[in-house]
Amino acid sequence: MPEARGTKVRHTRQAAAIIAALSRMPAFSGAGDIREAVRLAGGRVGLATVYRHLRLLAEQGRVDILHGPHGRTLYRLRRDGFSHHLICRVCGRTVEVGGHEVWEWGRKVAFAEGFSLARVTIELTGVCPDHSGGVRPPDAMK
Amino acid sequence: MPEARGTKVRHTRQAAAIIAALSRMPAFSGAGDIREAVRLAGGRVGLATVYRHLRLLAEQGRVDILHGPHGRTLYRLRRDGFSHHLICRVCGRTVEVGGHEVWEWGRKVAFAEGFSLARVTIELTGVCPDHSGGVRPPDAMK
DNA sequence: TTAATTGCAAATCCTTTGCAGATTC
DNA sequence: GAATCTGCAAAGGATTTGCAATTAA
Repeated sequence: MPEARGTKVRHTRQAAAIIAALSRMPAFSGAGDIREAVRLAGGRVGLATVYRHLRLLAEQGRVDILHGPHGRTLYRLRRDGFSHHLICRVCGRTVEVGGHEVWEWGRKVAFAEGFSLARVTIELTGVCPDHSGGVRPPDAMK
Repeated sequence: MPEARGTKVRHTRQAAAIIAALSRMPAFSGAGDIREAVRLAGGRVGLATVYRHLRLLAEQGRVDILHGPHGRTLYRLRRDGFSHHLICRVCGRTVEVGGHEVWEWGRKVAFAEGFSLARVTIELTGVCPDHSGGVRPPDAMK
């Protein structure tokens, strides 16, 4: 298993397929979806293998992780720069937004508490234009 | 069960105990911890009941939810104002930080995409002063 | 009384692990 | 050939649900 590092890393068909699938998926996706993407591309991978590689990629900082509702963990290949996301609570549509200013803010705040800053995770939840006509959650305008 | 609204709401010992426990817990806590807090206070609640009330409170906007690692969902009574948290990745210590500036930033960004903004969730992950001498994660200084 | 709420246990879902067999170097 | 992967199935852990018993109003 691609777990403990400090050992040789082999180049396997599965690892390549998983990374290829990730590179074709612009949004954060769950392990099951990634496995499905590999299948659609004509490949085959066990779910356990998908998880093992995702964990490895995360440890290497090659993918970003997002904890979603219902205990789901979502993954996406890491991109350059800072980017956070704006999620529509009605349809789930996700839009990437920049975050330089927030990173600066975060660093200032962390330093004020004596912390070093490693990562900033932001989720902006709202309602997208396509659904703002529908039912609005109680705190939408708060 | 306190599920479907549109029916009478009863004032039960369990509901009161859960809210009382939450009010004594300053940090985000999991359902199990909340149940334990009720026990320590001399009460008794089934885990399912804790979950049912937490969901209800969340729907009413009376508690804030945070999705943690390992599929855990954490809850905390909603507080006034904006506040986000700074978490030490070594010891888990959490410090609340203000967020007015970020809220403004978020609203600006959301509006630019045509979204209404309902909530901003921010996690600043770093290493607290008590542990900055120890092993530093690879991306800590990034 | 009677409709809402509870608690238990069973059922789900996502993720991790154990292990024998398949693979890469 | 030998150490590293894979895949399957079983294990784990969190949350939800079915349902009979309990309780507030």
